[in-house]
Amino acid sequence: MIKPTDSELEILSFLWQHGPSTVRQVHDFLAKTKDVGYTTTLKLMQIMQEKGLLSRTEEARSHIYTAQVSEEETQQSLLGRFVETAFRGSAAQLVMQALGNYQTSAEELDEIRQLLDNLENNR
Amino acid sequence: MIKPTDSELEILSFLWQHGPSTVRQVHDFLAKTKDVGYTTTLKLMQIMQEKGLLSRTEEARSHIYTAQVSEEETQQSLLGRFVETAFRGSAAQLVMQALGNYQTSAEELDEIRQLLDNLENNR
DNA sequence: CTTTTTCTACGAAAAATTTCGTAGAAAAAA
DNA sequence: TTTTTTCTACGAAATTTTTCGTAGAAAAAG
Repeated sequence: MIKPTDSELEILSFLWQHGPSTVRQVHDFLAKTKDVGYTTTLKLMQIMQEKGLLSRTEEARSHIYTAQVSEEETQQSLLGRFVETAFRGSAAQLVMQALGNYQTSAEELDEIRQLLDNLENNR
Repeated sequence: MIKPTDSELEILSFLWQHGPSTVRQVHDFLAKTKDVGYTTTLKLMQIMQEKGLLSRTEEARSHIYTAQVSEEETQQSLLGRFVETAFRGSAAQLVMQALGNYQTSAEELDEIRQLLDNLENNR
């Protein structure tokens, strides 16, 4: 699977969250936290389309772009690399750090606990 | 904190694991899985030194390089970005995926469970 | 209808990252 | 001692990623 660059990931992230969108919508969002020109976002999305990361409908004048890679698939792929390079392949180490340094709700903790139980049973 | 590039991270990873090393040592390791020239590794390490990611002793002819950023500090910083961009800020989501898709030993699972208990108590 | 705004396409510059060749010094091998 | 190997330094090419300006068409506003 192609590894999206950081900029591409920002765009994908928006599309996963908001569904198919125009360049304008994506750009307005990015521009809130980033000083970047409209045509830059446009170009990026065009390139992503060429790469197959996005598809688009050209029916309206404002094309509508849709993510062509799923969020989970991408997360999985990135996570794999990340665990390898940054955590020497130890997913457990990553999990510990993530839990230790982020605010996690009681519900989420329960959910994780349940997952642990399942893993232990299916061993 | 400066974000190391992927190549830089590979080098840091080696140094964290093996401690201060020469370019040769690093390169021999990288060359096992990657087709890259010696001077490329050398140059990368020189640049990393300029950036402050590595320091070096020039006493011997073969300089000895040492990581100047700690593994944990770097992991933490990378993890933060990663959670934001790839997991919409949800560390719990990341944890679930990591646990679900990696082989984790019973000991590790216990350790994680213990961490969960601590988190729940200090709420 | 005319002007202004909003789009896409596209090329190319700028910036960042990675790669390598060459030169020269030092060390090791022959 | 001569030859070969092993280093560093360094510049520059190659690649990848990001950025933007300009042109022209379509739509919206005046």
